[in-house]
Amino acid sequence: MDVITRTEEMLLLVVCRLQADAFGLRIREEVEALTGKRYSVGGVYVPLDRLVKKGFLTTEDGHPTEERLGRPRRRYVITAAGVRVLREARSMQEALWNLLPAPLERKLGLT
Amino acid sequence: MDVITRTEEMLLLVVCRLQADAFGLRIREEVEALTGKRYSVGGVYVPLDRLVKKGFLTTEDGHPTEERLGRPRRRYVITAAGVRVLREARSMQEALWNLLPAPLERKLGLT
DNA sequence: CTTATTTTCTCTAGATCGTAGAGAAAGTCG
DNA sequence: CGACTTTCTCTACGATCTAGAGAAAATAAG
Repeated sequence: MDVITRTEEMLLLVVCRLQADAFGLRIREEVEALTGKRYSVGGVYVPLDRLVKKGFLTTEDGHPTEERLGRPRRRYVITAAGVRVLREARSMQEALWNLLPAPLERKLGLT
Repeated sequence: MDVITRTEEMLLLVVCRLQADAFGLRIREEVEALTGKRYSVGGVYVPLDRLVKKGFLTTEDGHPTEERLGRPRRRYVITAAGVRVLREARSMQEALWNLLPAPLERKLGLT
């Protein structure tokens, strides 16, 4: 049972959401919008490529037929293992928060 | 907006739950039960003490009147800042998963 | 064809966080 | 006091995150 980090979970989910648009710099925009935090270029590619190495993402080179300026894009696509680990992360998260009995949760002003 | 890591979130929640029993080795038991993973002694104390340094936890020395063998226990207690950051972590988590439109979520077999 | 321009990605060094366990510390018991 | 028990301190190493300079790969211009 190998739970991923928060960053990894976020990147996997953003890749799922963006689908055909899931390439590095677009992913960065999404992540910045989501967190309200600035991310450097490496701040996205380094963890993304780690996810590839771990088998949770794969890549496809963009078609040069796109009639677009600049270097071709590299799309990230989630794998079956990636989906599996996302499910695990989510159920882990739920188990975590279910630790707290409801009265305590209210007392702390969580919920 | 300074989001904590998964380990930090887990430790804060376990401390909340254990209340008067929230000392190092007991926390370790709880974390092992929760994750099904083995944790070394340092594997709990290092992140716990980091949380203290960040102001999300404080400590209280255990009473020696406890009539118990061995070195006194050090209790961890969550601070107001700790509760705040837990709330942030949770709402961040929800925002993350709300990225996925429901049809896509079903298609991937998440939920 | 060669050079400029645009867009995206690669690389790697430093900071932060997680993992691991040996041994010190602080009590009680004999 | 010395042995025993329980809990904590310390620190080194590996993994992950952060940051940005510059390379790469395409099209556009001369």
